[in-house]
Amino acid sequence: MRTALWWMRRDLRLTDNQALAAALAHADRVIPVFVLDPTLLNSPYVGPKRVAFLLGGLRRLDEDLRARGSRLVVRQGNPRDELTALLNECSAEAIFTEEDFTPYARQRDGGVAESLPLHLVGGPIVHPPGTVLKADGTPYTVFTPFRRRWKTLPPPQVSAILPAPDRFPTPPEMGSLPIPEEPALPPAVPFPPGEAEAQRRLRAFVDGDNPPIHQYAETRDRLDVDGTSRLSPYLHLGMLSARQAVVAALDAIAAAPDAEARKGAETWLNELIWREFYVHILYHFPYVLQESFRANLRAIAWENDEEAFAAWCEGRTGYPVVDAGMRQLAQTGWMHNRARMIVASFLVKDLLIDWRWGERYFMQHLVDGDPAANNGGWQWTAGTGTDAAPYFRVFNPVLQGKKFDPKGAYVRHWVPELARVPDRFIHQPWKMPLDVQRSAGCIIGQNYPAPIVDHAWARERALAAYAQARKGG
DNA sequence: TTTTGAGTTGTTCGA
DNA sequence: GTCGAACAACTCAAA
Repeated sequence: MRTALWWMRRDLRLTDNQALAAALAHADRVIPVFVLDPTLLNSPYVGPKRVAFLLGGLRRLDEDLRARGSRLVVRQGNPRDELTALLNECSAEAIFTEEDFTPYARQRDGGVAESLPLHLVGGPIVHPPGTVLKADGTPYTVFTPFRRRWKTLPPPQVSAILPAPDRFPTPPEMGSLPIPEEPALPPAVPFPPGEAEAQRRLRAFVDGDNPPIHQYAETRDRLDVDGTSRLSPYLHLGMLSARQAVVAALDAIAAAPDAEARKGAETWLNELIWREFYVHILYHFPYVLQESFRANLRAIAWENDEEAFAAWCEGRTGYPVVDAGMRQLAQTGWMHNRARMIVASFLVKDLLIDWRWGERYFMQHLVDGDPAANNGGWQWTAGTGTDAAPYFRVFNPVLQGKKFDPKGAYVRHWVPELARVPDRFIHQPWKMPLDVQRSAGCIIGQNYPAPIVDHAWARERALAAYAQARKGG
């Protein structure tokens, strides 16, 4: 009898799991394994919301496995040691796992592969690093040509999507730690873990007569509209395969009834390709986790004011759309992408705080927190990254609010002390005359803070600081 | 090697 | 209110 370990990390699903399929093809007995890795779980870049999502995902997966005559084997510790022990316990001859391209994952897997029969199969993106390269064999650092090249590669086919196996041949015999209890969470976290929920969300987003993906090009930017798929946490932990998401996007493009629908589906596919782009960037330029991608912007004279940072974290900057975004993040573990750009621009440009502070805070709170995508997004906003925002692009939080939350519904929801502020003041409540403040039940400086910085002044300060850094660098 | 066109997501100013 | 131009200079990708 041949035995194989199926080692999961960021692929908590049975559907379209290439590592699982390879293990089942190889062996008569497949042991599903998850190793709780203290290095990851205790990292300052991980917080309780994402941990809870992970543990809940393990619980769902264990249920799904038990329904198929197997179960999850959980261990805790250094993966190499735990896998070595497991391999001996069940005399397995191979370990199948999905590849992961972060610097830590590569180092970890390299160490495992030195002494154990590790097989890397499939991965968290459709086209892995090394397969999307310029003619001279070097990686792209600009998105648009990357995307063009990406699209010339053979697209995944519906027929390639692997169904979840019906049965596991033989259950594991060895012991397992219990799955730890999830940390307590704010009641508003809207992400039930598990692949069933991921599949439901994908279908709700792309199926039916007039699915959200058809309007995505327009609605994705609206803070006050549920226009996005909200699939990012599921993609991050592989409760949904990237391949299945891309197939769904390509299907939606092919079947689009009109130009708007096609544009919506194209736009969503683009977002998936962005996700792949940043995985490639982190793979080829791992130093971006520590440093600016661009060497000429490493010398910005950050203010790094601790109090201003705390105000930003807690959503009390006095700029409603910024505070709404930060409170949405703290309460739900997710933030609308438009809001992510607005709050990031505010931290980096208005407060002149090092983008790495914001990057870390996001990682601590985001259920979808992904090192590659999060770092890419922050470096883009800071203007320090590949294909970054031009230096002069400083978001104006008032204009962004008016444009993407015209009636202030998003702000009112997340910043309830502003609920009764009239529409025309909702994004600049400090301009309310005192009698309007009284009738709105919102006295500025008392019920809601005055702006902690003047935007016009801060914009000039940021432009000057960037110009200085470029000159010095 | 040289040249050329282009580069996610914006704001401000002046007409 | 709307519109177009300016905002630097640079780097990248490909012909």
